[in-house]
Amino acid sequence: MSTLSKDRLHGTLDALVLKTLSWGPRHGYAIARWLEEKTGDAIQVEEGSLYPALYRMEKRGWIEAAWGMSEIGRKAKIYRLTAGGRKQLRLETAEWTHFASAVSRVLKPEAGP
Amino acid sequence: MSTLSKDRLHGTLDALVLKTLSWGPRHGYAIARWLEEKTGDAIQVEEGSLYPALYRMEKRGWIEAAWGMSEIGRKAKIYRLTAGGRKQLRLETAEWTHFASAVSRVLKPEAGP
DNA sequence: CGCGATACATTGACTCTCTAAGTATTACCG
DNA sequence: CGGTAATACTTAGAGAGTCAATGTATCGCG
Repeated sequence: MSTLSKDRLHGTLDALVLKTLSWGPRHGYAIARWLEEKTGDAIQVEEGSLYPALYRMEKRGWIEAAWGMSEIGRKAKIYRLTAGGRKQLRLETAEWTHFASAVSRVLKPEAGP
Repeated sequence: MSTLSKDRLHGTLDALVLKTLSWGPRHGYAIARWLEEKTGDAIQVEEGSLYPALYRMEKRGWIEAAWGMSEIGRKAKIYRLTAGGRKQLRLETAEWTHFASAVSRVLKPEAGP
């Protein structure tokens, strides 16, 4: 109920996850931790966003899952990038860059009308 | 029904509109045109997103509206930024910058794990 | 040993903002 | 005239987040 400006992840999470997986397979929990650590919590990944995101990306064929073990020996679902996922990552990265630079251009302090 | 290139505006539109209005009052239609022109269509503002956005920002006190005339003499609803809107703009700009730089850091080509 | 904490996954209810697409009005132009 | 552009509004709908609860398994500790 507080529209805290949090929805920022919208439309970006997929690319972030794909990129994380591009360094090698990982389980969901680890993906979230890695993103948070890597960005000093600038990006917070709720589990309620992450897991649904993983499902839909799996359904779209961008990633594949298999049960396995986490580093510390617990049951975990390990995801890895597919070729399609790699392609999607390139696409979304390009789109993000394009879009973000447009937004920055508009928002930057000077930028007369 | 189609993962077209995207919901990317999500969570960003408000800041873009506020910034546009920071150059002086404008009517909705003009805000949309200006953003599109300024960004070479990298940012496309659907009217179905824009007008609701204007309403909610007015309700939140970030902008104020008054009926007036467009430059070419047509009836138009002219919006202008309030003090609260200016503050919100600063806030959202800061948040965007912070978030965008985190995303870029993750997405950039090298960026080892 | 028993229990709380941590790692990990799943799910549901809810909300918000966006897209798509259609309607309405008025002015100008050929 | 009639069409097109400028301007505003609306509704229907989906997608993707958030929050928060739930379920296990394992581990470490008092």
